[in-house]
Parts: sequence; structure tokens; C-alpha cells
Amino acid sequence: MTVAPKVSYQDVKTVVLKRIRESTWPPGSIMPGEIDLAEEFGCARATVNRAMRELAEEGFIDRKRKAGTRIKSSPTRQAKFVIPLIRDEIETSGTAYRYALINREFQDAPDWLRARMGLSQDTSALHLQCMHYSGNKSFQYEDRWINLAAVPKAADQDFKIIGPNEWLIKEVPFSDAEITFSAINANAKISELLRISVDTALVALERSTWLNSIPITYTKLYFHTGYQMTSRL
Amino acid sequence: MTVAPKVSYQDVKTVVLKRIRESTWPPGSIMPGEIDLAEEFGCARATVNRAMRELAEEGFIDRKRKAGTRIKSSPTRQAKFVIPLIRDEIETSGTAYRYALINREFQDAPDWLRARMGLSQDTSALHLQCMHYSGNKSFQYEDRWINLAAVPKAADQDFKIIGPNEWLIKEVPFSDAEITFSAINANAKISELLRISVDTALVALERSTWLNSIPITYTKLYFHTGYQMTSRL
DNA sequence: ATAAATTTTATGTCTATACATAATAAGGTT
DNA sequence: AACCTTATTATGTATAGACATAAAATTTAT
Repeated sequence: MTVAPKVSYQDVKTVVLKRIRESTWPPGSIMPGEIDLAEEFGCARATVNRAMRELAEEGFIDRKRKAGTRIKSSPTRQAKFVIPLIRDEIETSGTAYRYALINREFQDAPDWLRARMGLSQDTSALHLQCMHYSGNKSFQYEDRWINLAAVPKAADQDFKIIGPNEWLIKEVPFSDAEITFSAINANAKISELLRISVDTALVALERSTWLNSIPITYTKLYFHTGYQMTSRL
Repeated sequence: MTVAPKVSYQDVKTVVLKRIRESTWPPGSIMPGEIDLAEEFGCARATVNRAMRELAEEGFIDRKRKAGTRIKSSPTRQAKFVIPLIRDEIETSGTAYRYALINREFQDAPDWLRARMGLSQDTSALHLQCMHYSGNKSFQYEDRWINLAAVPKAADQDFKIIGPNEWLIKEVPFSDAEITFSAINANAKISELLRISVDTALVALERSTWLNSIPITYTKLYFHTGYQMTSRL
């Protein structure tokens, strides 16, 4: 007597994905419920559930209680980019990492920052400017603001040896973050610091983080020419 | 008699994450196995398993059969960027989407492309150049190569009405993709097409896709000034 | 007809148990 | 010591059954 090999959630994913691609279940339409699918595939509902949960996470379907599962009319393809610690990124490339503090001062948060982070008026912040080097080459210029109301002990740190990013990761947890990726032309200051010509195109990365809606820090990172981020999926 | 509320996988995640952050389990160390944790938390192993599986996916821990679960010495923070269909992106912003084909010709794949995609010699490809408009403003310039050996029916398409991206998504599935972001200075041709001045910094996005290691298509997208991608986590 | 209360239902989650699998550890042989 | 074989073990996955929950559908009250 032959034993039917068990159907895995991977199998379910594969078949369902095939049906989505071949429009057996056309975009926008509702597809059979978990119980029906479990019966069809000859497996438990939990198995179907895991398959569907992952497909939803990957952006192929939309699920809602009671309403059922719908094929997305245009699947939201998403790319995962790893944001490594700069020290690791440089050291794994085989070169030495060096950090340098350029400037450190206490300032009231400027209007644009208050608006962006949702800070109240007269919030005092620590404003840091630093450089990160890969070997003897400049790699990244970092412009950082730390909300002292949320992170008072940052005021006691001189940030001469350890950079604000590394320090914050160790000391302050966060719950939400927003990362923005853009391209900018190097201005006079940045071009001097990164030792490139003015107007060179640069990758800029902005990151804001909050802990339960309390603003923690904002940073804008300017990478040296040629920097790129790659993702596989 | 009070009934203990059930422990959810979310609860487990929260507590474990807290312990990682507070270095109760320091980076690099091995943490208790699922059975022990289940006992400690008073829940089923499956519940712990799901929590741990998600934490692994989110880059906080490394798991290996038999070897156990380790805290990553530097958690790989990752940002998920959605890559929307350009038509959707423009239309959801409220403006009209328009597509235009600039050039279409059959060419042998150039060396750089062959190297990049792993194409054999004398592979004939379809080379397309197109523009995407948001209202009356130029939005994106697309430079596209399609491997005709893998997608022969692309040769029959004139791509005058429908863009190659939309067509490919409908017609050709893929299994692997590689996406690269970078910043570039607009050259003469691009600046003319996007109606911006030469040397303006632009976001460029390259995408290569394969179906079971057969190269399908390569494209480089040049976005208009000011384009940025944002991700929340 | 409108609003509020109730039922229904598909997904979401937890449990206990079982077996699969990869990788290490241990044991035995040359 | 080096090599091969055999346990051991932590994670990985499947299952049946149960209850939770959000939201749609229906009924009841205003």
C-alpha cells in the first residue's frame, strides 16, 4: 500500500502562486477559504494557513477576517535591503574602519526637524557631525540629531571614540523607524569632507526612529560616490 | 479562580527581544532551546517556534538544527522597500500615467550585460528604451534588455502601447531577482529626456531577473530629480 | 428608513502530539 | 591520529481540535 507523502506548506504556496500567475484565480477575485483548500490539497488547515500567511507577507494576496482572501490586483513586489552597521560593512570588506567626530553641540531642534519627528517646541537636542572612513578613504558623512528629552544620557557622552549610531544601538531601543533613500548633488561642505568634486551624485539615507511614538533620533547619511545597495529576492 | 491568559507568540517575541536588547543573552551566545522556553513561558513549543522563526527572519537571531539558536552579534537591520508598478505609483498619486516608446531594436547582448546576467555568446536580445510620464512631467527613463532565447514571444510585441515591464509581469514569471539602487549624475541624453539639467543627481535602479537561472531581463531605471523611496519598520 | 444589537463566518492563534531532518557528538575501526 | 558509522538532539514541519476575533450579514428596535 502506498502512503501519500505529506503535503507541505511549501507545496501549497507553490501551487497557489502558480494559480495566481496563470490567472486561475484572477487579480481582484476572492479565492477559496482555508478549509476548502485544505480539503483540496489533503492537508490540515494550519498548513494552508501558513502558506497563505507567507504569501500575504510577500505581497501576493490580501487577507481579512470574515471577508476572505483576495488576489492583489497588482502584487506589491518588495525588496529587502540589509542596513548593516557601518563598522561591520567596512570591516567585512577587509579594510580598517575609522571614526572621527567633527562637531558636537547642543542646539534647539530646528523647525524642519521638529515637524519631521513630531517634537514639541524648545526641545533641546544634541547635534553631531561625524565622518566614517574605510582605510584611508572617506566613506560616509553623518549628520545626527538626538532628542535629549528622550535620551538624556546622550548629553554625557562625548562621542569622540564611539560613533552615535553604535552608541544608540547599544543604549536605546526603538520601536519604529522610517528610512528614506534618495540621490543628491554634493554641496561644498560635503564634497570637501568626502573629498569628491562638487555636484557629484551621492546616495543619501535618512533615518528617523521612535520609541513608542517618542522621537529618539534623526540622521542623514551621505555616502561616498559609487555606493550602492543591492537586494536579492 | 483566575485563569491564566494564554501566552501569545507576540508576547514571547517581545520578551525575547527585550532580553536580547538588555544583553540578558549577550550577542554571540546561545540561548535556551524551544522546549525550555516553552516551559518557562508556560506555552506550547509551537508558540515559541513561531516567535523564534519570526525573530530569525527579522535578523535578530541565527538558528541551526541541533546547534541551537544564537543571538546575532550585530543584528542585520533590514528595510523593506515596496517596488510598485510605475503605472500604479503614478495613478495613486492622482496624476495620469503616460508611456512612450523611444526606441526598439534587436541587438546582440553586449559584453557587460552577458557578464552580468550570465548569458552565453551571441545571445540575441531585444533592446528597448522608453519614457514614463506623470501627467505632463517626465517621471522615469527606462533602458531595457530582454533575452529573446528565454522570451521569444517578446519579439512579436511592438511595445508601442504597453510598456515592457507591464508586459513581462503578465507574461513571464521569474524566480530570482536582483535589485540595485545607486545615485548617478544625469548625462546629456538622460538630462534631455527627463528635462533636467546635466549632472543633476538621480536615483537609478537596476533590476535583473531570472527564471530558474535562465536570464530573462535586465533593466535600468532613471528617476526624475527628487524621487525617493521610503520604508517604515 | 436608520440605527443598534445579534448572528455568522473566515481568518488568527494556541495546544499537544508526532515524525522529519540536519548537524553535532560519540563510538568504534583501521 | 584519521576515518567511518551510529546515536543524539534542536529545530522544522504536519495535524486535529479548540477557541478568539474582526468584520460582514442579518435581524431587531427605534
